[in-house]
Amino acid sequence: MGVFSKTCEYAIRSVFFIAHRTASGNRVGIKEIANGIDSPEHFLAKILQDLSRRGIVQSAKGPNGGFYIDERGLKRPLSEVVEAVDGNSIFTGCGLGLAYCSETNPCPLHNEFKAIRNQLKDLLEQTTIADFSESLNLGITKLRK
Amino acid sequence: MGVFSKTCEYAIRSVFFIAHRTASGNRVGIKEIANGIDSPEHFLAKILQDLSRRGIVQSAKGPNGGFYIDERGLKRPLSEVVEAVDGNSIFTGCGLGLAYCSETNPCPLHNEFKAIRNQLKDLLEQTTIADFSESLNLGITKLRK
DNA sequence: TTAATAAAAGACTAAAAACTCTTTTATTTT
DNA sequence: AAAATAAAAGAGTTTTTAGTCTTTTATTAA
Repeated sequence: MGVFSKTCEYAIRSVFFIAHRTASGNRVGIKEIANGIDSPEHFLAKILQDLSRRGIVQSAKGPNGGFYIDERGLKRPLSEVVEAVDGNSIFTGCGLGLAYCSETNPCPLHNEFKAIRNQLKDLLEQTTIADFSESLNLGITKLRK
Repeated sequence: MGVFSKTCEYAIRSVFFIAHRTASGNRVGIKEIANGIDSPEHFLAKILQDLSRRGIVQSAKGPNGGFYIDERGLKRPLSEVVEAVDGNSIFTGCGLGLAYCSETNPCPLHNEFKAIRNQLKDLLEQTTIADFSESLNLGITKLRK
């Protein structure tokens, strides 16, 4: 079990891939994205439909159609993708799954967990999609082997 | 979706509860544990059977039977409970679920994630079950509201 | 204006995780 | 030895997550 759901992993990977491939105004099709990030095509289609409805990615039908990300989208923090798919429990939930865990009623892991969770939150909130795709552009990071 | 599976959350909570309740050599039954940590009784029974087989908790059948944790168990780091239930992917896996992500083939989140993951690893490896149950004994932390 | 293209939508199936119920086995107390 | 107790084991069901397949709708280019 990862930190993110499989759906969210595919969402993040596809957003990076699309950003990386469509920087100069072009579009990329679902087949190419699915192949590029190693995900099931039709499952990814569902995910991108949702991200498209939420305005996180843009899409166009027909010949020369495909997915792309506009300027505003590129400036969004990665946290918005994560929240759109997995909700915000990863940023706020108790490590032991206790509904009533809080500052005044903390579980045994509360403070230690909060510190770690906040770092994840900061990372995802303070880094934009463009920031991450830059390291892909530079060839420093990869989405496949 | 939490950092741990539901099964693992119950496992951790029950281990803390048992440690807290059996410090002075006594035992605690499944009903009381399930009630004390707010988990489904029969589901928890399965989990504790497994932890018992792995030697993380001890059990005794019959009247005055129940679960307890011996001295060696109390000194175990919490990471052993987590690994027994969820495996070690939480300590080693890629944040984006990429099988081939590594130092030499990093994903866009690799370094940032590694730092956060290592903190979680350190926390779980460096704190024993006894350490955590102490804050329960002192009434500083709680497993229920 | 028709054919081709590509995403959107809908209706599924498969697998995993979470949870329940019943029976069996071991232990202790009377 | 019998009755009571409590965990172990087995065999399920339910729910959620992941993944597939088919049809529809929108767009573009010939």
